[in-house]
Amino acid sequence: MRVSAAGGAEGPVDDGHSWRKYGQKDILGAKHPRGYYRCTHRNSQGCSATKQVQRRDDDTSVFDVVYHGEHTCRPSAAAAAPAAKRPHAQTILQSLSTGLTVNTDTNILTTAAAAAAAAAPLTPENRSPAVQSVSPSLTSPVASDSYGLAPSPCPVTTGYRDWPYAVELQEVVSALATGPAVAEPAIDSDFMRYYFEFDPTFGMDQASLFP
DNA sequence: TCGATTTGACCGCT
DNA sequence: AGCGGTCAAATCGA
Repeated sequence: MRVSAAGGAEGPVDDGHSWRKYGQKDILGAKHPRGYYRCTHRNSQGCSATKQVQRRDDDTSVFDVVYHGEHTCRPSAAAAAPAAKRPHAQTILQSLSTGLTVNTDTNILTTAAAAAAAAAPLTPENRSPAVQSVSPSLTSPVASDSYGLAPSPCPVTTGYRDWPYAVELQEVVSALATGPAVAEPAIDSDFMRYYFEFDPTFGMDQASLFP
């Protein structure tokens, strides 16, 4: 799956897992090199998750992050901050709702609010504006089977199953979908499954979402 | 001192 | 041959 996250000059925001960089390559046709990361617990816990991070050509403040594999490790206590310490999703939504954009050409849903949850600042100081520049986007299912992943009803969920901030994402999306398109505000624990159970018209009309 | 990053080499695939 | 991905020695830094 792919996540776009703007993180300013520092790079993409922490996604709740600890990563170790193992390579960097200049990619043909890309202005910026691609960084290769694997889970820090690859050896200790046999976690096979990897990710690729590449700064976008058009918007240098945005990084494309491609996750491969699945985390089998337990996120560290430090990486996964206690929920009580994180700002409520509604608060994030309120300040960042204007960041929601939908790219109907590529089927990419970008929501700054979800990103805010992902960034989950631990302190009020870095809550903004750094958080406001964050924006993960979620693509339609990609060819995850080419990476030897176990078959899944919703392949795109793979990278997020153990995401520490999945709950926040869920909250945010619930908050975003306040229209009649959503009948069930409370949904199962799998954010992506929820996302794909949306009314197909959701997110296709940005103006109606944010008049 | 030890884990993380950097960076050129290396490898498999097309 | 060229490209994307990974390895690993050198280097960095807390």
